[in-house]
Amino acid sequence: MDFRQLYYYREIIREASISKAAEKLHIAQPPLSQLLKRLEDELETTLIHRYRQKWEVTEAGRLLYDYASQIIGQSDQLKKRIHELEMGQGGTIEIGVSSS
Amino acid sequence: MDFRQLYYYREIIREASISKAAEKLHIAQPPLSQLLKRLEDELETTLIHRYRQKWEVTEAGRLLYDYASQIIGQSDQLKKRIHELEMGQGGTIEIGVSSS
DNA sequence: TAAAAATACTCCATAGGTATTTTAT
DNA sequence: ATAAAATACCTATGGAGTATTTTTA
Repeated sequence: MDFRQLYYYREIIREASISKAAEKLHIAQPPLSQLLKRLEDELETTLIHRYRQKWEVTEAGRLLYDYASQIIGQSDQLKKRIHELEMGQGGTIEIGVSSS
Repeated sequence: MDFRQLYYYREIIREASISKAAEKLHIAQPPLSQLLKRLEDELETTLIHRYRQKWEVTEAGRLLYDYASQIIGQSDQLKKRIHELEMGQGGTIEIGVSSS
């Protein structure tokens, strides 16, 4: 699992389509199909039902989407914070995760 | 920036040494030096002062370490949660980030 | 039957390797 | 003098491409 996968996966869910996501991401459709497949293999789960039934995101798929959004948001924030440091600005940020 | 980079970077900081980190990660030292350099290039910052002065983590370096730990922790949690789903167990988790 | 996804390849970028030099203690 | 880090170069895995064949709506 890496950022690229999360980023691409998030787009697939948002567009509810591999083809449309590929277009938005400016890559071809086949690599994106492969990425989704590899992601499912790695996580040993089904993220999206798309064979012999309606295109539907599974519970695991929804969970991954939430985490992906979270993680991508944090990495964006990190880049922003480092950039601010370079610019000589202060400012503080709290990062935290609570689980139950 | 990707998970591999964050994971390797975290080990460099923890070991306070590229060589020792490389050993722990079971990879050679040169690729790890290159990874650190690329990370600094990508983020356009210095993470560790290591030329003509004491080996010292910069403010940006510390920030990256904190985020890296955070993000790696979240991805571990994600895998755990998905695995639990597969096992048919319930359970809930809260994920959240607060910034100021 | 048209559009979306999967499969089958091809190519190239880069992660990681070895050998070596440079720097710092 | 010795250990750590940087530099140079090589190789091989996998990310992304094109062409094509299933699918399903």
